[in-house]
Amino acid sequence: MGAPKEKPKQVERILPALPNASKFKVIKVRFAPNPDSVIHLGNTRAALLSDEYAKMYGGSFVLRFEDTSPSIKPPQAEAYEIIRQDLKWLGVHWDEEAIQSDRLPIYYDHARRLIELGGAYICTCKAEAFRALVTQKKPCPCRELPPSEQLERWGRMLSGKIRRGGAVMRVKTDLEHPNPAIRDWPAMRIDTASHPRIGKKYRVWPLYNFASGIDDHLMGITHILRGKEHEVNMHRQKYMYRHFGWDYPEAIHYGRLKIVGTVLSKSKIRAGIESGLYTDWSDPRLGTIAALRRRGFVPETIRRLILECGVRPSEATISWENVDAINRKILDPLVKRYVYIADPVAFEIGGIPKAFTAKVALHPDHPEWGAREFAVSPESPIISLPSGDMAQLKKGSAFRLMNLFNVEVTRAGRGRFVSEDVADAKRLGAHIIQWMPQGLGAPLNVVRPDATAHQGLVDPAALGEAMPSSFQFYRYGFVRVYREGEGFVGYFTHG
RNA sequence: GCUCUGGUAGUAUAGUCCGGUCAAGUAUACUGGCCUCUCGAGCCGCAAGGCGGAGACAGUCAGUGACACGGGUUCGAAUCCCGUCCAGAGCACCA
Repeated sequence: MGAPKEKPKQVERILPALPNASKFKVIKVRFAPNPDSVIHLGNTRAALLSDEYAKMYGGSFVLRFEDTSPSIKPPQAEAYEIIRQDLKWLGVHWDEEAIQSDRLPIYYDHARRLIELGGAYICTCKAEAFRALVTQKKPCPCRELPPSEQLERWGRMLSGKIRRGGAVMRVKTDLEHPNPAIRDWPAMRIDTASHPRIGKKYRVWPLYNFASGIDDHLMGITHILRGKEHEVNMHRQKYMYRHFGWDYPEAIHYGRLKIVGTVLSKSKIRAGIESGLYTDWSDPRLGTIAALRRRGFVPETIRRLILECGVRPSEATISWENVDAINRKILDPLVKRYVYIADPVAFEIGGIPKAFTAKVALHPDHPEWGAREFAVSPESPIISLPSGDMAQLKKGSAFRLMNLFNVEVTRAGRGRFVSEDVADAKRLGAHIIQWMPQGLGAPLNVVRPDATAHQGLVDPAALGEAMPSSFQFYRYGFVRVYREGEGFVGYFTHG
């Protein structure tokens, strides 16, 4: 039968149950990127895991842009929409969206309340002076001032009477806490830089722990999934929650994700783009979603990969081998196969006894997709071969032209017909090489994962497909082809 | 240096909370068998078809390969305890 064999259903990886899930009527998760650049494989983890859990529990998903630092890691105006598009492409569904730079009044309101509760104070100490005190578990003089004085200082921060760097709001914690990084952490500071969305409307901005902590409570987040670099932030925020009398959400901190030989650092990516090392965010050497998409990885591959890594707190170093294997399995049955000759060289065959036609199937498992026919005859004996294969072939050695006949090399660029039987090729230990009649191929450059490119010739029928499209080029690998201006360009996905 | 986490095959992950069913499961990688498909000398057959040779992707079956080290508790430890080593995260008026 032509019907595909009954494949065993891909066993869906089951994520471990969320802690204390039954405590909540509805599970609510969030993904909170900083729109200072696009998202990459590492960032995707929080998004995909949260999405998966939301679906698993019939819960709700909040997308929250955390853009409260106008001067350090400044938000990029275009990043918001690119992130939305990347998430959509990944199949992440969100029910609510929020942008923190729209919520400053909410943070101001909670800052004032926290001061009134005696849970926070305005500190005018120099950063170094404060650090010196706090490492000795000593309070700074500002800490003991009464709330009325604190509110007065807060007002001066907002009105501009205190200059940038002159004061900061701190949340009171246990000064005896063994980890000095947790003691009386900063929650609000003055930042007068212009914000790409709202300009200079505000001069006082919340720090991460304040904005994120307030929002998680206000939005009713039940479970937070984030990297373990946020582990101490949880401990910091818990002090604030205690002041307000709130319960802290369940938090899961997973380890960092690395991928061998690929840059997954936003700051390095940005620096590389600015210096011209990388062309843009979708440079094939990068681990951004944009780059993976351009190279021809499918969203399902990314999701399976992230799910496979789960939520372990230890660092994981993924190898491309595994990523490629997942993607190959998905792509192989779906994409057409064509002949592509990388770095072609001409080769003339003598002694061809008659006209031959080689049939090359578009997919061996789908004969109904059809086949391509290539002709070689005594009258047109010149073909194109990949130079990489040609270089291996010395005078006197034999090889087989895929689906055609066997050839012996007589001298560089020339050979002669030997036989038609594939068994001969085997007996001679001859490689089977893909080829194309000279003059048939259309030029197609394929950008490799290291950003170098192969110049080559592709079966023009491939370029007649709807673009962009993924193919498997015989003996070359999977390539995603795009229309670019008047021509086409390919990106190598994997072998 | 200080504060936290962790260490299961080359890589990733399950098992660790509640010790035995874990001489450790899964995926990937590698090796071998089978097989679809493709190309196909020859053989059998009136024919349909069958046998047979070769090889790539996928499929399938089998094999290779790991509980960081040392001690302790226990009838029994990957799982509990202690120590050592190693790795990661944090120690910003970043997120």
